[in-house]
Amino acid sequence: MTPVTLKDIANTLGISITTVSKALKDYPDVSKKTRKLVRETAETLNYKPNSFAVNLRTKQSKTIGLIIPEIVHHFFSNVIKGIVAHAEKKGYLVIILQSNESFELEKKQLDLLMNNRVAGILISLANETGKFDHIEAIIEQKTPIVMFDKIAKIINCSKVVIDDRSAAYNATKHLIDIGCNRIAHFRGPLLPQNSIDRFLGYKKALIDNGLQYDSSLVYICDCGDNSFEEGKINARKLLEDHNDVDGIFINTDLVAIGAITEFGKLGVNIPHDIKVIGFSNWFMSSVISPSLTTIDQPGYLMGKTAFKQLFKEIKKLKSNEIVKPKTIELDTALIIRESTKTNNLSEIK
Amino acid sequence: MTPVTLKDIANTLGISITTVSKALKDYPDVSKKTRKLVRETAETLNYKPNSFAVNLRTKQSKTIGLIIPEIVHHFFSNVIKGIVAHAEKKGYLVIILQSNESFELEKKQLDLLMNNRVAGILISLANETGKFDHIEAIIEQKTPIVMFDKIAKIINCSKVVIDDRSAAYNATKHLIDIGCNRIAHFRGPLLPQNSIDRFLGYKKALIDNGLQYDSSLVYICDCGDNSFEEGKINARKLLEDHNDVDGIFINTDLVAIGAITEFGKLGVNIPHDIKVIGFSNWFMSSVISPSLTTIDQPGYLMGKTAFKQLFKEIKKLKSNEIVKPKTIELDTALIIRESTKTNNLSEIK
DNA sequence: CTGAAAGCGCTTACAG
DNA sequence: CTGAAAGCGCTTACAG
Repeated sequence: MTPVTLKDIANTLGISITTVSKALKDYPDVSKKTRKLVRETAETLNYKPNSFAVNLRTKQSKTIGLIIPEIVHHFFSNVIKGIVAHAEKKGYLVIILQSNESFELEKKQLDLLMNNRVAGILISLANETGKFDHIEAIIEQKTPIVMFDKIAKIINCSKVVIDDRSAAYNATKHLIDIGCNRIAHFRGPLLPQNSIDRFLGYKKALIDNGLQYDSSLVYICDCGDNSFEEGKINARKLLEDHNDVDGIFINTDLVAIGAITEFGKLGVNIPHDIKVIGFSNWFMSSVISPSLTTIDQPGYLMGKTAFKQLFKEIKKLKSNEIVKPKTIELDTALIIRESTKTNNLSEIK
Repeated sequence: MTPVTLKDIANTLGISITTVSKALKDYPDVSKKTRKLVRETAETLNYKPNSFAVNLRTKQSKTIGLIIPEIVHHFFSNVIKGIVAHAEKKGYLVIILQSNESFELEKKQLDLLMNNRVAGILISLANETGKFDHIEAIIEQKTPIVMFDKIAKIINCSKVVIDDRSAAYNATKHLIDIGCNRIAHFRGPLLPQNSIDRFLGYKKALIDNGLQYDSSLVYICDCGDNSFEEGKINARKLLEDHNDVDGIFINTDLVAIGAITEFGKLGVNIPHDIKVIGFSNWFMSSVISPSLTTIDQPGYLMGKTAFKQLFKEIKKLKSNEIVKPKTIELDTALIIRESTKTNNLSEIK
């Protein structure tokens, strides 16, 4: 009934616990015969090492922590999937916490993970996070941490990102190429680096291509739970404020889908009246009508890459090697769909 | 640099480790003065109990395991969110594993969780799972386990479900009520209880309402990674096999969305030619065109309820109370949208 | 090649 | 009210 321990194996074989332990770990200083015997007995008795004892003794566990702003989210759930799958391959388990875009929760959760002495941490920052002392504290305590997607530039740790600025540039450039010359932007919140970068990419594309940057064409979204609603609200506002807009670059697909839905209700024809491009390539974007042109962001790959980097750092830490933070940039792709289609070839520059 | 231990607090105060431990746990046999002193010192030194030691000593951890068929999934990701949020409130962490609908993986992962001595397990079975020895084994080892959504009837543990049969009955009945009398069904795989129940509900609704059950109108979907594609494929097959179908009840929204997409391509007008109803109420279903009538399935609530039940069982186990398995049924709701709209009032029975 | 011993950091029954 | 001691189940430096 009670779990089998090393002692049980030692007793049934009449040898010492030490030898049993060594035999199971294939120490070379145990005779082949003993090793075999121990293995077999362990098998028969269905021995499973007590991870609590192993962790206490070795001062490390094979568990990592993951803090993510939102689980019900096409991009982030793909990241989670990538992390969990690759962690499992390396024998690591993943504890998942959701910050709900809250700075306070994020801090608490980081504490929770540290108190549970995870081997490493993967994090995508909350929208609210503008101070980074809590992250610095992790680094000082020598726990490996890798940031992905929503990162803080000034923190000296490994990061897995896309080039948000140039992706946004390309998105905006696409609108310009198909003839838009009054392009609005629904941007993300003020703090996250990726919404800043996407905004800057948008702005640069306008300027580089001889269009005027007009700050009144930039609308802010929180991109929290109500992204879809925000898309609708901003779409309505935009129509009230500006009747000359012919293109919009939107910070994230869910907001874009809200906007397209609202435009549909208001009788605005997408793409004829206004061309819309989103960001992230949610599955949904390919099945709505009109389907949404967007920037594909590799969620699964980002999760996989972030875990692999963390794994390397955990191993290096164990062997006392120096860890040099690394920033890995993944590729994005422009996915052209109906929301930016143009039938009028003369419209194209 | 190294973490603060009870010993460190004891040393700085010149008292015993025993007293420190007791003081921190508010044992009544420690003087108020000592208790206060210890608390303050712990605070100052930033003491965090070593969870490995606590776990080893108390033989239990505050971590539970969750095995889910698919993370990138509107319904399941809502379940995860509900579980994680409520676990955190009770001080529990959640290890998440994804079975990918594979029986072998599910078995391995259950082992992994048991070897990590989680306090309890939440599981939704893989489509492939038809034998349940691995679940029985958990129950024999007295680890609390709660199944949700995809459950096994014959296993004697707590379950959180919806009434799939009557929900499917209602869905089919809705099609009948609006005038369909040749109704197809895209069912889920053969093994999962919920796809069996949904099929049975469909069949019963037909028979109860004087329609003939025709097995050639039932198409099977795997409902794995390619659900959307399966919807497309089966939609095409259906049109080839039967040109008289006027309604379809589809096992899950993603498949239904695939079908609607394909029908659109093939020039079949939904809802005019064929009325379609899905199951689960994915967010996507409300934004596609035509929007999809479906059965709302409360994912977040299911996660919350499953965790709460597990939590109760963990507590009971600790205090040696008897745990009586309980099946909790959550409500569903019919959400009527465009895919079953009828303009012709005379069509309604 | 084998094993006695120390120790990881806690908790708790027991003695005083 | 306080504390010495045992022990949870491992790992590993060390002795033989």
